[in-house]
Amino acid sequence: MTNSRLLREHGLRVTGPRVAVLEAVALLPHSDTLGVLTEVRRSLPSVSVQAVYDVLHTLTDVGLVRRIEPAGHPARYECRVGDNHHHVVCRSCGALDDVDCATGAAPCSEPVTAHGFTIEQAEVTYWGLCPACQTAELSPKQITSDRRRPTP
Amino acid sequence: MTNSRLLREHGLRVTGPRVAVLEAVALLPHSDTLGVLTEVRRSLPSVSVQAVYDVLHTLTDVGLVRRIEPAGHPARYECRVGDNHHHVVCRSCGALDDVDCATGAAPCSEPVTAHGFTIEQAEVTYWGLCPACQTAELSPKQITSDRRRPTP
DNA sequence: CGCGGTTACTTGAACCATTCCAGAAAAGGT
DNA sequence: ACCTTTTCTGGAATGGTTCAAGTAACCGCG
Repeated sequence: MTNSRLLREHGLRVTGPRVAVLEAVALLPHSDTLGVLTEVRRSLPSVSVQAVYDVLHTLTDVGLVRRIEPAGHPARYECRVGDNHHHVVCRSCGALDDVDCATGAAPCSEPVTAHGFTIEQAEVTYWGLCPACQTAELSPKQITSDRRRPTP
Repeated sequence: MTNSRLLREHGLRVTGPRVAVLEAVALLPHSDTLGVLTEVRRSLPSVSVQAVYDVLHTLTDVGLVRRIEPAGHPARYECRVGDNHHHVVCRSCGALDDVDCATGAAPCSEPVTAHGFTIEQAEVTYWGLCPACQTAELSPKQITSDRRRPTP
């Protein structure tokens, strides 16, 4: 298994939960902790919630997975690391997808100093509407998973 | 008071807590809800926590204040709205400051579509170290408010 | 091939920012 | 000044995440 090698190369012990979490994040990109937990339990039914939290934290620390924390939503994880890509978040349903930097290779992550801060990385989050919620906004009759009040 | 006019112009009733919250956010930019609450109670000691949450929510909805939600930190508020500026967050202490877009006027908010999403706005967050934490990292002896374990 | 030390996982509980709820108070148009 | 609507208060609950203590597992070493 190549995931075992990945773990070892990053100085981590190879354990069942870690391998399973890596597989789950690869299989379901942009899923949250509960989603990872559910997927992990298909192969390891006895893993605890905290194990998944801990593993995801560890994998994030060593750079094997990347944590995405959109405002107002629980944290999500992806295994596409190393490249400088960003994310679109649907402001209605929270759906998330990858976006390559619009203005070229990596202008957004250009190191700039401001107010004495040393800047290590730039994170760009686009907010908008996913295809499904666009059609839902056009026909506001059927309100499915909308948390705003209907127009009177 | 010009804040009363601001509220009315945005279709909101003028109330003590609302005016006080507006003043507090103007006085202490980038402060979190508890900070706003503390400042508000200097003039209105009886305001409830929920009133401040509700007022900040309302003011954010009408665009009088802007909510900033850095990953891993409670929400913060500022009254600098309408211009397209971004933020630096210290990854060590969470200090926050304004940053004008590095690559020009508004290239980061250029409308782009990706995966069928309609993009309404772009949010750029720079992560780095504030001046205080830079010196703290250089002399790791004195660990003050660091949540990471000290090197063994 | 098995021992030992270190590291990870389990269980259970606590945390904190935020939200929900119902009732009391206040704002402002008529 | 009244009355309706909106907002504020007080108390409780929520949900994602983290803390703490004990048990189990990994893996280098002999």
